[in-house]
Amino acid sequence: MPRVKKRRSDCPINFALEIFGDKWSLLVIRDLMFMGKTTYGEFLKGPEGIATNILANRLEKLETAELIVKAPDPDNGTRFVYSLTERGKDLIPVMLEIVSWSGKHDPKTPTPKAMLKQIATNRQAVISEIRKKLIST
Amino acid sequence: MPRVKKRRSDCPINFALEIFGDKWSLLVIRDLMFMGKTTYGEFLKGPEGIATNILANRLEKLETAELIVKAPDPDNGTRFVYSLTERGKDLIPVMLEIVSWSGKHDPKTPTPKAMLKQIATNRQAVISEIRKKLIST
DNA sequence: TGATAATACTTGCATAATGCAAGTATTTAA
DNA sequence: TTAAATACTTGCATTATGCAAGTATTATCA
Repeated sequence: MPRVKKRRSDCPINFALEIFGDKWSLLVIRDLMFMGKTTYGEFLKGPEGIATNILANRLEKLETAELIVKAPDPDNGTRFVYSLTERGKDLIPVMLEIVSWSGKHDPKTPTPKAMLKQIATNRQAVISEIRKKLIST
Repeated sequence: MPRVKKRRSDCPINFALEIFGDKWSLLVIRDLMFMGKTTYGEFLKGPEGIATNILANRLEKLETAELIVKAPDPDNGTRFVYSLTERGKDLIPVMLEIVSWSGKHDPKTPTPKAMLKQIATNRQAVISEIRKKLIST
């Protein structure tokens, strides 16, 4: 029996969708990328209220896709620390474009105008800045 | 009874996910944006094989979100023509970043290296070019 | 050393989303 | 007036998601 699901197509949009094309995966990426969250418990506390089984499932899928890695927390044996891989960090531009789009089209966006302007006019600097802040893995 | 689903949060990533955070919506956007497709039948023929009910549902959702508009085909009374709104076209940068990411991380990507380089080094020109080719709505 | 807490899950079951095959509605063309 | 073209809708099976409760492992504290 084939243990890996056959991909629907080789289209690059589809490739991405098969990895993070759902309502939750990018929220975990967001928490790692922008919110400084690194643990299961922290992801769980997010405002969207992800269910525990869904979170566990997404963490596993994202790890399988090598967007994140899991490691024991050296300071706390009951805990694991998740972090973005290089592949995961390479999603920074995608995430920023989404933030820009929502910033433009959601009247209730909490993103400050100044930040949106920064992203628009200083893309590379913003990307580098975010990358720099992420611990290396 | 509330007829609109309450949003999970005001986070810009979440805002976007609630609109196109599924396995199909961005494929319809892709078809409109890059493939020159405009009709139900054309979307249906895509390599991923979307089901007819799912396609109908997504077209409706995307129209409700004002990413696309539906209009009768002036040349063929049995047909409707879908097109991207300005809001939909504003997803070009998001889509291009996804194409770039997949181009870098999918060994089987069909995107030519030259195109990936164009997107990376000539972003604005590529975006303008794609926008120009899309019929106005 | 044994009990409690902290953390990260897993499980069972209900509801919702998706997938598949077939059917319907409207307009056009013969 | 029938048939074709196009865009759906419907019914039902399968899969994904949501919710509440339970388990497993390590740490802490009496």
